[in-house]
Amino acid sequence: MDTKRALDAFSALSQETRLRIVRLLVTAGPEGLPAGAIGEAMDGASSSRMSFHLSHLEWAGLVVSRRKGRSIVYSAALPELAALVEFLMRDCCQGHPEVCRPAMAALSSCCEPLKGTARA
Amino acid sequence: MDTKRALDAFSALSQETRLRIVRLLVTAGPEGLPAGAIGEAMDGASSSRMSFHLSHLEWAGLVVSRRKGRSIVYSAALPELAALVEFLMRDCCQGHPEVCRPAMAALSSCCEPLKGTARA
DNA sequence: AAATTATCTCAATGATTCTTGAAATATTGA
DNA sequence: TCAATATTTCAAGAATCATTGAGATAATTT
Repeated sequence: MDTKRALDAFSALSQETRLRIVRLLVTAGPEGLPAGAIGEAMDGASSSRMSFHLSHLEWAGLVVSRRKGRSIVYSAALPELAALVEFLMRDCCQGHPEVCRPAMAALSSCCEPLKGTARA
Repeated sequence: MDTKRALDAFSALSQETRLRIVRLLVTAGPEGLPAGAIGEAMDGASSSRMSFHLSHLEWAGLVVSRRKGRSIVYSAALPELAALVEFLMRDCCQGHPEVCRPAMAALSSCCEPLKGTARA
């Protein structure tokens, strides 16, 4: 992750429809959702609007797409999101690990612990 | 964290100078840095430009400021950054915890493990 | 092959945002 | 109080971005 890619990612996430799409796909998991279903979830946004935002998200690397029949199925690019988090929070403590621990606790509540018994 | 606050935060992070400021302050730790020092680190950006971006970041909740003598010292708002990460990644797995584990590993390399022996 | 479904592309419009430079405010030291 | 330092405020101009609607492309069904 370099600064330019991070800027593209944050810019993509700074628009309401796109942020909602990413969060929808994050919860949808690896199976993803077809563009039409995503559009319906966005209060019935027009197809050109959805295409614009989905293309923008894919260009920014935050989602990936594959064709399935006549639909195009989108899913979240979790490794890219993880890299973005890491870019933003790298070296966040500088001798004060307690101050950035809440961010880690947040992810612990989402993911399983990496190993052993770690828990928020 | 609600959608509007998250949008304000991502929008603030989607500008190069502001992203660099946040990352500088994240690594600087709780002591923070005076506005002038931050400006020098930004290739000597003009004071009005620094003020614009620092105000924007503070309005977005990503940094906090305090006056110290004639300087104003800024520092990263780690709990807000943590809340942003959590908002973005909430419910990221839906039965597939392995796909979002990289994000957690990223934070583990920054923070100390929450408890015990968890490690990336 | 024609009709249908699903999505994308393009151009124009309106809205938002960043930078610059000048002037104002706040704090400190002589 | 006067001068110097540190930062903020304001207005104007340039650049970027989102939405809309019409039309194009792609895959499927009859």
